[in-house]
Amino acid sequence: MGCALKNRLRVLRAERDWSQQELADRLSVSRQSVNAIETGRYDPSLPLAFRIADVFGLAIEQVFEPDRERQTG
Amino acid sequence: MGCALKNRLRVLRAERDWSQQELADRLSVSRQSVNAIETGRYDPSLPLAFRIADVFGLAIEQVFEPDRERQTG
DNA sequence: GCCTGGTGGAAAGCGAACTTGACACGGGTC
DNA sequence: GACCCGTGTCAAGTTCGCTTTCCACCAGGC
Repeated sequence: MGCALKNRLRVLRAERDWSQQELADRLSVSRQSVNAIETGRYDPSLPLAFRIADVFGLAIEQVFEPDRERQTG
Repeated sequence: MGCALKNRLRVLRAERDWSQQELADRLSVSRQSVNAIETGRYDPSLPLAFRIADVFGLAIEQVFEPDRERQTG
């Protein structure tokens, strides 16, 4: 697994009562991508991270945060 | 070209008088990666974007910004 | 003129991000 | 039981991030 970041996607999505499909549509990505990011299979690209922060009306740092448990340095 | 974001890497690096190699070393990536990002060949990954913001002591939004010229929205 | 060192740039390969398509599970409606 | 919705996961394919490798430019020593 290659995820270096933790994210609050699932919580933020639940707060707005959006399905994965609804969020995916707002982000212009596939539902599988949203699912994969939520379940920690990979981190989004930076452009997608900007879109994610945008649809939630937050800063990127408020959605994603470095997971120091995983950073080997 | 697929860059959806503009970045201020070159300016920020110049302000600190760092070479591409110096910055690459601080980021734990190759010098070519720094060069490619600076010259707009691609956007960094989100984890790398966090590191970049960190070494400059800035928020991601202060280093990268959506390039609305390219976003067909 | 020639070699060396330090900077910036570009092509090829590998793995990760993202896509479409399919299948499985649980809950609600009929 | 059959159908729809939301979710989780796998397979296969394409594009992009990053590394490795190689090239060009400029300055200094001999």
